[in-house]
Amino acid sequence: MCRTLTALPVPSTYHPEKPKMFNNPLLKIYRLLYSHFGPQNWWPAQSAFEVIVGAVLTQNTSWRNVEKAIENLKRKNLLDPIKIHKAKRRTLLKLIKPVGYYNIKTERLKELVKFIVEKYDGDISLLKKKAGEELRNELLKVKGVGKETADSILLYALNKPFFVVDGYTKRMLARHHLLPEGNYDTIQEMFHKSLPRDVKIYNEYHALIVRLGKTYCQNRPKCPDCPIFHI
DNA sequence: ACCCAGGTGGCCC
DNA sequence: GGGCCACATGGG
Repeated sequence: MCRTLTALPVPSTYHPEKPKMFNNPLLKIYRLLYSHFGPQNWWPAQSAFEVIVGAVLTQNTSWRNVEKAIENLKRKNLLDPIKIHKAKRRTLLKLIKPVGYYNIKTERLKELVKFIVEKYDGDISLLKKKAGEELRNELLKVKGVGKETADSILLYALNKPFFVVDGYTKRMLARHHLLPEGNYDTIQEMFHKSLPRDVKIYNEYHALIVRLGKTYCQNRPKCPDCPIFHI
């Protein structure tokens, strides 16, 4: 396990010899996970807008169920900001039913596409041009878009370097005594300070943490066969 | 029959 | 600011 520590997508602009990069457990964990699992190829979607829709639908919901809902929307040719904006709520509700919470998620989807259509003319490429911090604040004002959903959209739909913190992340950190006091922002900051500000790395790292959480340690605080047991 | 899933907002203190 | 709660389908 974890021998190929050099064959990693760490850009040349990154200087691990900097003093603050010594004793960097988050970087170490990333290398172990990447060595163990390899690239995860996230986010599974054919367009940026599909990522955005998926980010809302997957809230506290298994990805398997989200796939069904996305497939239903595609089948009705509705995977488009303008079309969802115009669509009737009961039409959307019926199609996204497999994800659960379909009443609130219909509302959340409507709110988000309303934001995209009214502020950005329904044009995702305009979203990509916006500065990350500014856009993050705008997204957080949309009802139903919390920090994790906002960061998922920024990172996986718009390729902006914002680390996504989720339940798996907190659990992993807690089990290795790395969970800081404080909220989402504190944890995200820790990742931002420990890693190069790089979309590719944030993309892989979050996906790897989810993979780890799904694969190992579901019911045990610690398991010796976990790829990051020794850190 | 439980428990969990790629969270969030509302309410209360 | 944190602690609870509802929201709901599908799979183990």
